[in-house]
Amino acid sequence: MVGMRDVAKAAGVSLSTVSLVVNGTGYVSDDMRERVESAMRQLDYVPNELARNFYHDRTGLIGVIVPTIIHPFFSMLTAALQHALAVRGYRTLVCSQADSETGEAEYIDMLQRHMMDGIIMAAHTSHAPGYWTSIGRPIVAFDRYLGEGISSIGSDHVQGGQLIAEQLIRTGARHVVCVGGPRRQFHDLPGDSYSAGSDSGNGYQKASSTTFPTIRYYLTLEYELNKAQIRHDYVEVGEVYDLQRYQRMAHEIFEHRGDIDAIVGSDVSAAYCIQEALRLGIHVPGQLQIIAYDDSYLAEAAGMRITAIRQDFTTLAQLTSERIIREIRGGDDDVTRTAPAEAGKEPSDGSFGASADASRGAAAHLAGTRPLDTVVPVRLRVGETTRT
Amino acid sequence: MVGMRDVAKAAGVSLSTVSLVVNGTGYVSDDMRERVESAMRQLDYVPNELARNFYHDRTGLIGVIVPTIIHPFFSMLTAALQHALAVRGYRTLVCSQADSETGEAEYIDMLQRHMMDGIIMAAHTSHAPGYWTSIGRPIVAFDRYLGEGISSIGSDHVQGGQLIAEQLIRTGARHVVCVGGPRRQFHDLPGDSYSAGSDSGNGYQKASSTTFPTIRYYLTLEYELNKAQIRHDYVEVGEVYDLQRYQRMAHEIFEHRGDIDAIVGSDVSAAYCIQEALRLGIHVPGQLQIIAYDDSYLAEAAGMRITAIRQDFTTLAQLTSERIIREIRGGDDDVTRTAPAEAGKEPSDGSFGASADASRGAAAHLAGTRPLDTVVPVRLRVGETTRT
DNA sequence: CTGAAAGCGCTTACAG
DNA sequence: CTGAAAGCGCTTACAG
Repeated sequence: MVGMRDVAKAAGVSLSTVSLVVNGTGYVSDDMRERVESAMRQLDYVPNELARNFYHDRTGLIGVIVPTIIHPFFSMLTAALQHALAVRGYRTLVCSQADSETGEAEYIDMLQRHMMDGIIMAAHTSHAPGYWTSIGRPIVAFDRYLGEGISSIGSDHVQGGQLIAEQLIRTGARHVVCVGGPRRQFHDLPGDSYSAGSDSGNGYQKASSTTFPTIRYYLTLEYELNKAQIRHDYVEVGEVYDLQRYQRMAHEIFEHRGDIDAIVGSDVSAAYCIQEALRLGIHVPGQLQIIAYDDSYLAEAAGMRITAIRQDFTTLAQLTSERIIREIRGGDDDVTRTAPAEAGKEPSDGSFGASADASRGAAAHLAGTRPLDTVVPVRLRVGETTRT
Repeated sequence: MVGMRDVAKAAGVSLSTVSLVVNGTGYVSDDMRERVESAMRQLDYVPNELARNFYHDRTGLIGVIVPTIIHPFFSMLTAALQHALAVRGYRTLVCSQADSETGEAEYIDMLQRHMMDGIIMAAHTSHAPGYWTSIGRPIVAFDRYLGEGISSIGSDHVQGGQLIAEQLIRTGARHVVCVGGPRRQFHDLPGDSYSAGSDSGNGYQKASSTTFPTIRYYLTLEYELNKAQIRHDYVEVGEVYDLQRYQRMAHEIFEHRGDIDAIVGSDVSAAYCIQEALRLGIHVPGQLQIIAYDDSYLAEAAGMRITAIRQDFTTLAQLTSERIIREIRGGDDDVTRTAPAEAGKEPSDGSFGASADASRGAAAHLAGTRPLDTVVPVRLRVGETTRT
């Protein structure tokens, strides 16, 4: 391998001169530069980034932890993040939870070992918030709460819930099924406790604090449906890894709940529900409306173009990238981190492209759920699966 | 940052002893080990992988170049590769062509600069094969031919074409439309020329050699359909980046070719065609059969469960990973590379899970197309979009 | 503006 | 079995 030393020798200059030329830092006389450059060309010299990174104690790598890259929501998120990070000079390491035996711990370990500069955490975690806070290296949470001092960014789920509720109420829905993750995921984790909330009135124990902000969309939707006296059920599907379970879920919904006239769920759920409805000859949207929550490309490619809450991947990725890079640049201390929000009190700062989530957060039905630091507006994209 | 030096000092031993303990290499007395380990614990020492990698001149990173990670085929491929690489101790760098201004050159540059140990190339390239051969660092081609000395792995497209042909012929198809990439992509690139092939008999200029082995599936399918005297057309869609174009394509197919009774294309194409057929009230599979080529999860989640050629992602990823790692371990010279296949002559070696692609390659309709070094069998998974 | 020297944190022959 | 020393390829104060 040809190194700087060889170039220096060939050009008859010192190591530092070569370095200056390569990096374009400081002044080098044209003559010197010319000599060095021609030597580089002659020797086919390529700087070894590994050495440079070693010196600077950086890798230029940011890990993105997702449950699995196969799920369309996460594949779009990862793509958007990858793009936003690339624009800012960082490369993306795919960290699929499905491929780590020890769960996210493995990736945190890599972070500690300086195999990457920071981590964007977009997967579910079984660790208590205290764990994340104690890591002391750059971490940003995507759409979840990871503990004090760790920034969190995501869509405005309260707005999402409201948009869906409006659509359903306006079109006269009578019995809505919400499909989502295990409800208990939304709840308290050990080591994280704030003032306890009361019963949600739906038979679900509402947690005092949650690591999973998505719950705010269900809670909002349910709150609005209750107000409008529209019946609603919640159906759990398993983890996102197992796409086949969605299919079974769709089958069971129609088997056991013949009288429903609206389904709300992730775009994967929605796609399978459409397939099943078509199979059963149920008319969509005449007899049944379907609304997808994520709006990945799957919402477009399913049996019909699905009406969907469009999460703004571009903005989300942009804000998340900027945030993690700020943490990396800022060093390891908490200087750049957002001040931890106090329990029950909504932070009034964290608002980039922030919508009114924060102000609305005070509503009673959201009591005890934790708003994200930074929240990005969503919008309803109308497809073929809802009535006007 | 606490380093080995600190640990050594705290434990009252030398640097090398600490290194031995950390790496578990060589003999260290229990007493010493104990002292070092307790010091490590006390100081919360975490080895700096960056330094270690620097010394060993490796990154542990393998770049996977795909057009875009959003396309279900590539998201499944990437996930499978990521898994297979992780199992073997390597991490995956997403290299999305869509996010590189300079195309793959940017990633090759990173490879040269030792920012990754190797590259798996699964995207289309505009470079002549000579370019790839000259790079002199570990590269493996997925489903394309990149020039002499560069291993290529992919599915057995000849078998794929035959399976589809059999299905269509058996069920009495009369007019088949194949949807695929720009046909001219399949053809010769500058700097790569072998004995010229003749006209395919379909009005398409058949190239003497191709960088895009997928053509073998179209050629085989068309050959078989010709033999059975079944009419067939080829419809081009644009690049895979633009998923919206698939929708337009589907629309146009039905608009202009009312009498078709079978469509063959990637699962994205197939999904959109189903959507359009449902919209138009065309009965699938009664009036129209649809067969997808990739069989990503989209084939399951589309309007109907699509009959599809299942590419064996697990095996493909396994073989590709093993191959690239072998190149990396073997060093930079050609020792570990497969011998370049001579023009017109089929290699008889490269067969891991290889099917009969190679032997079939001699068939006249494939003349001039280039078989992959290693080929993995496919199978037809029957869904709801074909007749029995 | 250019060069000699020290150092990034670790590993590895090489003496003891 | 343990320690002192050199070195991986580059960068960066620091003298000239």
